[in-house]
Amino acid sequence: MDNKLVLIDGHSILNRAFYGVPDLTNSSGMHTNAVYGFLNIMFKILDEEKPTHLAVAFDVKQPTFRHEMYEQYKGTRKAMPEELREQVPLMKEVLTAMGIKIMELPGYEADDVLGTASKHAERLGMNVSVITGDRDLLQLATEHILIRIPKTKKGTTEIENYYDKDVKEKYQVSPIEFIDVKALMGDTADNIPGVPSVGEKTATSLIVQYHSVENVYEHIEEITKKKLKETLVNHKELAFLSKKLAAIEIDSPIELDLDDTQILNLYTQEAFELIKKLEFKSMIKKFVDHMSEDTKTSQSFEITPKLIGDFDETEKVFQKALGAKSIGLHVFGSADSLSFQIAAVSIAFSTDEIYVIQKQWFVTDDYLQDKIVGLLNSDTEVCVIGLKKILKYTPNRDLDYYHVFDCEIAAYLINPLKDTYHYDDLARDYLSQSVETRQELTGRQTDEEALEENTEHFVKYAALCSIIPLICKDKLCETLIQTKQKDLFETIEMPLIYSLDRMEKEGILVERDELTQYGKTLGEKIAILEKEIYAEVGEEFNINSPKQLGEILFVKKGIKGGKKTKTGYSTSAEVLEKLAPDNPYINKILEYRQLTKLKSTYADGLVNFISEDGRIHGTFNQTITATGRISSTEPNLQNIPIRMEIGKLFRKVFVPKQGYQLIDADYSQIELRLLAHMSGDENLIEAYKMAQDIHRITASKVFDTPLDEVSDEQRRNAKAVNFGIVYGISSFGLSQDLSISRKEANAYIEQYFKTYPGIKKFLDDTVSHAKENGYVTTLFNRRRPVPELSSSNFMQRSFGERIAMNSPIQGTAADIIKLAMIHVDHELRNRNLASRIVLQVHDELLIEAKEDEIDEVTSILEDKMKHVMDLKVELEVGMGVGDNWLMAH
DNA sequence: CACGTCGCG
DNA sequence: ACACGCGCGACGTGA
Repeated sequence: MDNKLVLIDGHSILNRAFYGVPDLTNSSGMHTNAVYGFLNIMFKILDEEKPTHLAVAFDVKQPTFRHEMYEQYKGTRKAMPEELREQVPLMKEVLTAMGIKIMELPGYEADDVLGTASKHAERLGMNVSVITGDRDLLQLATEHILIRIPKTKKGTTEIENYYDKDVKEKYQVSPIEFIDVKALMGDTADNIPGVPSVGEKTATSLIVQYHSVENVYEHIEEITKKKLKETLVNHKELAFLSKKLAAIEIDSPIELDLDDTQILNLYTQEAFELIKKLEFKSMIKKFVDHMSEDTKTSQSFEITPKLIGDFDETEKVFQKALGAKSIGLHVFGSADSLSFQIAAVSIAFSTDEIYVIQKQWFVTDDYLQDKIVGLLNSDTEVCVIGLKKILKYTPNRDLDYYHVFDCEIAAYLINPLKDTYHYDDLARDYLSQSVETRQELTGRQTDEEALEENTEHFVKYAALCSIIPLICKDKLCETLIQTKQKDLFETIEMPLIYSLDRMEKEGILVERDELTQYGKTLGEKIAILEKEIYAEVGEEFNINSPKQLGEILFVKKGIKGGKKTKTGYSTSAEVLEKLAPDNPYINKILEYRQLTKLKSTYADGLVNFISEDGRIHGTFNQTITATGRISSTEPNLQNIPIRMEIGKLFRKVFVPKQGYQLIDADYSQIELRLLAHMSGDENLIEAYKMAQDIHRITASKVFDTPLDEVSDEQRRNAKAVNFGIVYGISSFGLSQDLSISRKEANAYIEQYFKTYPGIKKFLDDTVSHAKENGYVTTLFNRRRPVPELSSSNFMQRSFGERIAMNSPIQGTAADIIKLAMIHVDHELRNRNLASRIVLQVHDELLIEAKEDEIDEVTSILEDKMKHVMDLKVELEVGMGVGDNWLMAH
């Protein structure tokens, strides 16, 4: 049989997807999770089955025939949440765009349409799959009609499959008899009354014996249970009505022209545009991969970039740029800490005048670098996307913020939740234009390759990179002003780009040999542990595979206390530690974990990033985090071990160069201090004024114990509560942290709020402000939207509340250290000192300080970090000097 | 490519 | 009855 039809129960699957996929919204706030989940399920089925025909059935809004029949039983159907309702038309739009047949029949439910269509197709000799979340449809199963019920089990979708024999196996009755079981037992969700007090068990056994409702009544006298017999007799009418309700129609008058449902091209331009609008990243990729070259090209605004490389012409363009009010700029090529190579420079004056300048002949790297630096220092406003990348082409040139507008940074401030701010994102969000992405134009080619081999597309891509920032700038600027973030943009984020760039170029010196040696030592220890573990477990397996480890521990060894996680047993340290007392080798597994982590991530991992200058030049990203923090990648220098003895050693390989020392300066409890300031809570402020151990004071107040009698445990608990408050407290979270009951945790929290009533008020106010406005802000007006707050899902909403409580604090701390970094960086250079910032770790700065500058640098750090702004409590800075990072900290 | 795990603030 | 601490990035596994 060649033809295969897949039928999807539209509302049912959309509904499943809605509850199975966490709340997603695109940047314009449209809820998209159900559509996303639906498409995922659909693509999965299509991949798996490769059907020739496809259709989706929906109910029609108006009351249906079967509905009217049981009007009197209505009322149990739950109202559809608004977030889901708005996705229904969207879903249909997407399906239509993909050329997928939507079947709806006024007066009939989707069930009936599916029933009729599947039987019809079966008669024509097709195999049919019906995708639904509704078990009622099992009555349709036959040898050729497969009923498939996707289950979103903790994240992954598994599909239950039922042919007629499977129904019989699981429910003891045939699909046809399934209707009769349903009729007797009823179904509140489906408004089928059934016979009162007859449940699944009774109904099934009756039908197993008699095969149909009719036959049950023909043999009613044989029923021995008096009560049951009586009920059945009394509700005979109800039973037959229920059967009518339970039976799906298989001959509704739908016109099923199979040609309509044939799958042609799902990956249409129209669908692509929609998917882009919905911002389904993984599907955009799917589309790009599927769409053939000629259909890819979408309508975009007209540009006619000019490729030049002639020296005189190039010179003229740069001259003109220096005289222009605003230009768009982008630089292409490759750059690392050692050298750079420019392939081309793109300059936009207007949509009608864009130049792509190719490096060649007299237009050299050095020439272009000079010109770029000149522009960045000029009175011309230079609009770019991603300034820090451009600065990589200007090594050894000390630049500072002047007349530059980085659209990426602006767009990040406007909505920090997005994951990319490429030109196509900006065009879509701020110009409502759909432009071809880099992927579409040049694929995975490097700038050099694309320019060489794919010139026409490269020029277009390059032009977009300069024209889009130029024309986005006004809109972005306006939005920054509207959201009161212009100051933040100008005084913190833009200057910060230069400081981060300098820090990246500076890099940090790492002792390669030490690191390698440590890696070797770890390797030896790991090998020993590995053998010991195999011996004690009695089997060789991959200890690094949670799957295999879980299998060994919880199945083979039969240890109790397993479960958790969507894919199997949890083997997290938290779980394993609980098992350790009874199973000594568990400790070895934990140690093995720890050591392999250290070896792979830090020993082997870091060595790979050491450049020829012996230093690591990581990347500090400014547009990743939701709260305003900086993040660190390739490698991540913000998670070098410190807490555990064994890991600490890695800090020893971070060293100063000859004649220098490392100075480490970190804010002490900056978030809690900010909470004191922002909430204005008199008691917490007072506590800080005592300039004592804040956790001890809190313990003393919360547990009503004299300060010097506070026990270690009390202090520890108070500390945990302090942390918890900053994270957006929940009794559950705190109870986990302290291994106490939820009740006790709750008591702590209440006591805490009694002690610091201002904090409770502040947190409550913050959450209600967030619910009203949809976002929270920091002291510097940095903004974070919290779409989770409008979710109808309790968990999502609670998450939103914790975000609302935490983000202003974490974000303000981020603002402050960013400002401190800028000030320290400027001061060091203004005083012509040789010392430089080399790392930032959220509340900590690491400076490589020249030995004879140490005192001066220390006082600069202290001064600049403390006095970023006036707060109701002092900011305290802890400082240390040493000849490695561990000693300095 | 997603997931589990774990390193940091 | 039950979800659950906030913010990141890298690694190994396994589909």
